[in-house]
Amino acid sequence: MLISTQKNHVERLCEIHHFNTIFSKELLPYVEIHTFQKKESLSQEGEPFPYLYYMVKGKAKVYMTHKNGQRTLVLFAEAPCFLGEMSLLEVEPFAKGVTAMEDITCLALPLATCKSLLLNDTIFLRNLSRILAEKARNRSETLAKSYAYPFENRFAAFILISASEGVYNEMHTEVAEFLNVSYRHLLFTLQDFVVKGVLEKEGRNYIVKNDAFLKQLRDEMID
Amino acid sequence: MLISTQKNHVERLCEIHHFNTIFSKELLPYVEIHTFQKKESLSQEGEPFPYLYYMVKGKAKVYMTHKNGQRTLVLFAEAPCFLGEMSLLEVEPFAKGVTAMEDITCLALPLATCKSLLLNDTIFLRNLSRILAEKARNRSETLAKSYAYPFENRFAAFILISASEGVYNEMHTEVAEFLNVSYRHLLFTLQDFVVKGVLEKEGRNYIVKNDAFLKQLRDEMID
DNA sequence: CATAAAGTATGCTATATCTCATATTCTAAC
DNA sequence: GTTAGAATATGAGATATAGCATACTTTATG
Repeated sequence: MLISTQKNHVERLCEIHHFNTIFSKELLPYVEIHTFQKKESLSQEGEPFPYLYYMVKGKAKVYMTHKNGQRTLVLFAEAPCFLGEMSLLEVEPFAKGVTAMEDITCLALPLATCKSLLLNDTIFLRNLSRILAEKARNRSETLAKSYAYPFENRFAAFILISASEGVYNEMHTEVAEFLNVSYRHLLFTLQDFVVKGVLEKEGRNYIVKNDAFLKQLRDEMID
Repeated sequence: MLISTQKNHVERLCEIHHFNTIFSKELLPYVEIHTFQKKESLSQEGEPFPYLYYMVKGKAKVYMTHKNGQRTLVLFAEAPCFLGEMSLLEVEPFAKGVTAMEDITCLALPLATCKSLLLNDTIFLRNLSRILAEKARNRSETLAKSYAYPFENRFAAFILISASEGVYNEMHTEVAEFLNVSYRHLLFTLQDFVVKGVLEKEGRNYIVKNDAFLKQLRDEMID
């Protein structure tokens, strides 16, 4: 993890990503730039999260751990998006675990100095509301729709989103839980992809050989 | 539909439902009380919706119509909740169709006079954000979890929420679509409930005979 | 290093759910 | 009122997915 507060750097990035349409100007002086490398952790689970992040580049996995100690993949966060809104709004006191899937760049606002500014910034709050409203709408709609299709389709979509540089190597147990399918059936479908030449197994990894095939399965669902 | 702007009435209701924790005081003078009877329409689909409603009592069904003219049940709205946030935030320009399932009472803020007050009211925006955040979180979580259970469970939950005074009489075609299950399978499960004596068919209606049974099926899912 | 726990892998059976076919009401439009 | 289009109803066969058993690997832990 790398923090930059260089005025130059900060201002350029804020410009590019239209900071002023998302936050009021008063917040600009507090912005830091946090960058993370692939596989790095953005937050430790269970600990309070002292920033509001606006992720402008990259992709991350968000995890949650249950009472029994089991860890579950909760969602994929893709730029541009917020991270840490939940604890800012005090919907969830503790952070979920977040891991970078690719190199990530965030505009970071330290809550220590910005919390009350944020909670009184109508530009920000309007944006947040709009984003959350869209999320709530999309999320359940897409999820519901996707369940009308066989697992093959959902899995194809998942492989596309989680593979990086043509290589899929998620843990089967975790994915099965995330996609609400039995481990057995996931393996079965995976095998089927291999037989069809869509994926190729190489040690622990699966190489995507027929991208188009997966995309077609995904797009069938989306409308 | 009945509109009241009697100061008495408005103030009493606002007091009871903690208006001041949800909106700033400046909005108080604009509040109207709108009441609807069971089966009445709160909004015509496709038309702009000129109010923000805060529903303090009752339950409603929200519908959407697709390009092809098919109408779909989208969600159940239960007090306390907002109606019309989407068009306020301009996420969706036109209203969905909303039908009262029971008698409904709403605090209504006319957008003509209140729109910009609302969009600059940090108390309101904070609340809206929090509610939407919780919705986004819950919705997908519950939905996902529920799909891990057989249809019987989801259906039981649906019957409980949609029945009024112990009578279930939704259209099977519509429900099948809403619950993402085939019409055939829905009928099959319904029949099964009848055979088990949980429901009793009476003309077009189904009388709930064994509430506890349905509740148990529902609660199995919820955790 | 040894052992336990977790992940991977595969086969078989059971079941939830879908698809299609077909008949019978109901409802709305002319 | 007649007729077309929905909605209801039921049956039989197909398939997607779950469940269980079992074996082998990898990873963590003492």
